Amino acid sequence: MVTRNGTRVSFKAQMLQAREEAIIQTVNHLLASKGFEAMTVDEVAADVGIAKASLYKHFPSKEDLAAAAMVSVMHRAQAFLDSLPPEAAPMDNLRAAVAWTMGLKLVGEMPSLPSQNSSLRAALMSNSAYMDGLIEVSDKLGGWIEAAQAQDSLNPKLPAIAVLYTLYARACDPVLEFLKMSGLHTDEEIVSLVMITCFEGLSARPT
Amino acid sequence: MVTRNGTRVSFKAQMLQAREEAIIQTVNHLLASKGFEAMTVDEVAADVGIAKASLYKHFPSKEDLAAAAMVSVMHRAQAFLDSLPPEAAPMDNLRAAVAWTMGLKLVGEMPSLPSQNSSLRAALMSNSAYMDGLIEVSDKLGGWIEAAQAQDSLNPKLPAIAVLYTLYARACDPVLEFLKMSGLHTDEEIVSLVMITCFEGLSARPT
DNA sequence: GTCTATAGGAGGATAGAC
DNA sequence: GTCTATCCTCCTATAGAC
Repeated sequence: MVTRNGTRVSFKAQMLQAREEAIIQTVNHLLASKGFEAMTVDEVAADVGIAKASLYKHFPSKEDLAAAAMVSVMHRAQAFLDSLPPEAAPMDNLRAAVAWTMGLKLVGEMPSLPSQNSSLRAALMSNSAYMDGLIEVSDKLGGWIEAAQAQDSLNPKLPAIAVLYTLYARACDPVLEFLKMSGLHTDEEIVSLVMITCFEGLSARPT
Repeated sequence: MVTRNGTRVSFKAQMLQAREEAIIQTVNHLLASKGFEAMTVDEVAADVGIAKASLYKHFPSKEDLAAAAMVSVMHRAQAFLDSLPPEAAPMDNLRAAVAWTMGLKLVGEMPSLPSQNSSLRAALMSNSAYMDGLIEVSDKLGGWIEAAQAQDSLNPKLPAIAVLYTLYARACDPVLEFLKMSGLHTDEEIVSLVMITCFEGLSARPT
């Protein structure tokens, strides 16, 4: 709807977008802390500070709510990967990607998507914004993986797809939470430990 | 209740135990395939072939049902670890433990316990059979970890607790499922790939 | 101990006023 | 677009007969 006062419309649109971003951030934290199934829409509404019915004016279902949060994180991931210097060593970029994921987990902003079959998975698979992001991220990581294997900094015997899955799996690695719960290490130490076990493995390496 | 016919009581007790084991096995598979939240008691009853109310005569709640399955798996794990030769190299025992876990996952018998807070976690924490098993397994693995580090076959710079958590995390590693879904590898190859990434890491090692 | 039938409650989604 | 109040489905758990 166009009115004579364009500013007013723009302002309203901004308010709307700001509210939706607040909703997405709340959903993001809830998804990270308790997961999709345990998160209730009542809870989201309470945390955002609006009525449940108002939520449903913005997002048609709980799945769409969660999908919006997942897309938001996916876009942040894409932005981070795009910010990495193109001339950097592919192995360094892969390490940076894992470290970024760990950082997101430590601040409670990495939504844990259910690896088991769930209504959320179906919603994500038919969400083109999410799938496009996922494919772009996978292509970028896949390129670095093959480049790193070509220059023998990444184990060339591993299928690239297995490496990719292993990297993705860091996003739902429970080791981080366990180590944080133990309270024995700083966040930096935890990231370092997970990075070492991921890239160097558990076995001792000849010095 | 003691009757004159001891055989009859024993037979009834055996039937009871057999039924409970059937229930536990069903719960085990359901926990592995869909997780605690998604599993419904109706479903369990239907798969076992008895009425839901009968289930509740055996187990007082859904949490107890799942806990019984978890205890069962824990006992199988203890039995496997006990079967390993005491004179074997500690590193070999650790590898065997991880391989055993992978095998259980591949046949769909590794229940996925929610890493997030859930009513099941509380039930398990106050289940002494489960906790005792967990502590005994952790002690055994912990001993092997320290021994392997002492003889420099396991990276001595890693805290033992971080290694232990990393091993436990293999039980809910989604890489296995992803690789299996891709259909590109046999079960043996998948186990091999996960073992390599776990113990050798992603980085290339000098030959 | 097994069944059928149902209570009880949580949670996703909607109606309708403003 | 926001609210209050409500619907409706699903699921855990139990009552009560046999």
